[in-house]
Amino acid sequence: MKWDELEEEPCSMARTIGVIGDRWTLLILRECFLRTRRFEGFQSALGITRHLLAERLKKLVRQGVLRRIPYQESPKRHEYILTQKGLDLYPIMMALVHWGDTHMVDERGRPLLHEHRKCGKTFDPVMVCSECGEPLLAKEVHVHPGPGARPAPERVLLDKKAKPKPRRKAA
Amino acid sequence: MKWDELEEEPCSMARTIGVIGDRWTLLILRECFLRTRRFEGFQSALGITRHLLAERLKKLVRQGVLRRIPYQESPKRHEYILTQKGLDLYPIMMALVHWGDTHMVDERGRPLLHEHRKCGKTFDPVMVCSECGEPLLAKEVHVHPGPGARPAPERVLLDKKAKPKPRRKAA
DNA sequence: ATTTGACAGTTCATTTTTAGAACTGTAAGG
DNA sequence: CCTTACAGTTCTAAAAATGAACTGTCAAAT
Repeated sequence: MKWDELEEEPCSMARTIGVIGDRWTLLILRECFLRTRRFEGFQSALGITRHLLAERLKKLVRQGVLRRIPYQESPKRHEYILTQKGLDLYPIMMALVHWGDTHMVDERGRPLLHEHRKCGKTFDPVMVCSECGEPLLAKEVHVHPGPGARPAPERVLLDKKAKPKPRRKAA
Repeated sequence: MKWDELEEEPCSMARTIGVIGDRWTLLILRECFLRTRRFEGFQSALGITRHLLAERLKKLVRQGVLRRIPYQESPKRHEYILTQKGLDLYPIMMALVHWGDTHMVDERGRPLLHEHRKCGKTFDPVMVCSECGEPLLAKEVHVHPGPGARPAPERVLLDKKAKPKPRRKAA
């Protein structure tokens, strides 16, 4: 499967993965949320090759996750700023951090703590139901096809079963 | 940067990305949450090459995200089941789906709807503060170093600024 | 007036990953 | 026996990432 096919899939998760589902893109986005805005900033913070960085930034701009805004004329220079679409990735970032905090820390403890300005406390992010406010558990959620589903409802991604797929040589 | 270096970073997000931060791993995990358990199931659902599938499953087992459990003797066959560590990835999955639902749907609407068994309603996942229950906004969260931080607190990942890094040839 | 350095990329050769397809092996079913 | 299901492994070709150097504009320092 190629990257762009992913974005065509009738599955919101596959489409999201098509946009941000690779390690460098995710790390670049982390930097964005840590207020990095410029090419050199990303490069030195991450150690990513400039080649890839340029490519990933271009893609994020194309996807509307970042906006490229001039911050000086001559030589023309730009900053990369999160759009609303980009800011909306925040729950994903927090979910990633929280899983790492829970399952990937060493004896020293968490590398970062998060403080919620509203209540002033160090917190963990919790995923709740928009309707009843209860924390979400996988077991308590049922999935069913929505208006954008494809005909066969049980298969949301590629259905390679449709292919003849001879598994031993026919000769 | 190599994959395994990522897991050593003093950053929970980097460590998480080291485990699940590639497109196929994420899609495999989606299948797990959709109750796929067997090699052929993953392969035909995703169209992933068997080679990569085998490798990714092995890695997920090694990381403790999946458990490989025999479901028949002779020939010995195994299923891949989410561990608690794996189940804890659920908020990440939901966050990915929700972003796609918000920003990547076409005119037809969402491919899937989620129903919360507890309240019986179709819902969206919302990230809230564990302390006050308010929805989290990036602007309202402040980050500061925790016990597992490295000396220089403002740089959480690789600090390539330390290198001499001559940018034009010295000759 | 020339050199140096910051910044934001681009180019290119090498290495690593991934894709695609076929092959192995066990066992059941017709 | 022959075919099929299942769970991999092996191999080659194609695609992507790495590493390092190169381009170009301009400001400040020498």
